[in-house]
Amino acid sequence: MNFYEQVYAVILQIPRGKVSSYGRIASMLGRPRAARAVGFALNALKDKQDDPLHAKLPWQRVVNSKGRISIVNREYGRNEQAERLRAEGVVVNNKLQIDLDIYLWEGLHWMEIDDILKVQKE
DNA sequence: ACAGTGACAACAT
DNA sequence: TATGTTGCCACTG
Repeated sequence: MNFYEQVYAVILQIPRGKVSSYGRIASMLGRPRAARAVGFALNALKDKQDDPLHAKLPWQRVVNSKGRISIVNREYGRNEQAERLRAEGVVVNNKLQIDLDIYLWEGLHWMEIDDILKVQKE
């Protein structure tokens, strides 16, 4: 199981209506400085439109450390991410910013991470 | 083996 | 606020 798959496994745990950040996800996986790699993992996903994971993964729930949408316009853009979030009740203001005091997901502890990665392995 | 590439983050202007 | 700089790191060819 490579790092990307671990990233996807964590993102699948983010509850509807909550968000997390690239850096926090990296930290959960024991790599507090691998934020860029997390972004890269999501970027790689856009090349796999056919992969069922692409449809299943709530990629819209990952924003930057300031609570702002980082994605630039590509296949889908900032607006699509904002719309997807609003559709699940997250307030995104006109600056594409989200109030982390309200919507930030607490995340998982290392023991829970351990379980998730174990399940994925099977 | 190695250099290039980002949907980052923290800090300095 | 808004840019710019620097450090980062997994993956790729």
